[in-house]
Amino acid sequence: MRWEELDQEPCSVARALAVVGDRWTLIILRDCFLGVRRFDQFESRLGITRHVLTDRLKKLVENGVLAKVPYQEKPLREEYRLTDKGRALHPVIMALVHWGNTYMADERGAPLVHIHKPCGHQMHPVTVCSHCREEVTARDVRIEAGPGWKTTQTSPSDRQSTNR
Amino acid sequence: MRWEELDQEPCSVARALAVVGDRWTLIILRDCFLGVRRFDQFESRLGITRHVLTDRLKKLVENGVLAKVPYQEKPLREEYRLTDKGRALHPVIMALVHWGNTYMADERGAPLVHIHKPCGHQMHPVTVCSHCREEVTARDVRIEAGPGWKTTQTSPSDRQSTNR
DNA sequence: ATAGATGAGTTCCAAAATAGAACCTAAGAA
DNA sequence: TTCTTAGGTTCTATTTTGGAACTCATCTAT
Repeated sequence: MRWEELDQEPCSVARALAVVGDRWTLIILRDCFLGVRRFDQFESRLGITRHVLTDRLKKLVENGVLAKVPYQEKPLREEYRLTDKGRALHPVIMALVHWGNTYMADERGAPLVHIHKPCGHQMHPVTVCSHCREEVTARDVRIEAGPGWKTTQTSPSDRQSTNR
Repeated sequence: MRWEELDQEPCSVARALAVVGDRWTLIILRDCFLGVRRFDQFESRLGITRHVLTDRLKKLVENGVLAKVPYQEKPLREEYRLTDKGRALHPVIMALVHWGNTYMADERGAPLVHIHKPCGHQMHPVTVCSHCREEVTARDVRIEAGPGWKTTQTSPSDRQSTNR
């Protein structure tokens, strides 16, 4: 399968990854959440080549994750800002930061910490059920085919009981 | 910067992505959470080439995300199972599924839905603060340098106010 | 007026990664 | 004896990256 065909897949992970799933895109988005907006800031912070950065930013704009907003004219200069769709990726980034902090930190501890402004405390993200508000673990969740699952292929519940 | 140097970065996202951030790895992990364990199952479900699948599985094992467990001898056959470290990526996958369901679904609706077994309801993941248990949005969170941040570079709070 | 500097790219080539197919090996089945 | 299965490895052709240099319009300093 070619990467570009991935967004045809009837799986939300595949579709999401078709947009954000390559080597650089999530790091670019991390920087967006840190307030970075301009081409040369991304370039100098990331150590990414200009060619690839151009391409990734363009794709993020095409997919509505970032928007190009002019911040001056003569000459026209534009910066990249998160859209609502882009900001909705924040839980993904937070979850990655937390996982990295937990499992990939060196002896000095976490390089980045999250502060929850409303309560003022250092925090890490906790995932809870939207219905009962109980904390969710991998074993508590069953994945089922939803309305958008193609009927021409095996449903996920046709397979073994999910996880473990 | 080469991809392999990324795990040296003092950023948990970068370190996390050094392990799970390439085109195929998160899709492999999605299948792990669906109960897939064997080489040929991954291959036929994913449309990935065997060469790349071998490489990704090996890296996931090296990084302690998956473990090779023999399920028969003569001939030796091994399957790949999530470790605790791997299962800890579940919030990342759930967040990606939810984002994909919300923003990338077609007119028929979500291809995958989550059921929270303890309460029995369809759910989506909600991220709350580990301290006050209030729901967290991107604007509620400030990112600060933690103990593991290298002092030789600019701290994230030296920059503009985070997000927005 | 001329010579940089800035911001945001584009172009070019070499190196690395990927897709697709064929081949390998050990054991068991027909 | 040949076929099938599980889990790879090897090969070549195509894509994607990395790295460096070039472009272009506008400011700024000399």
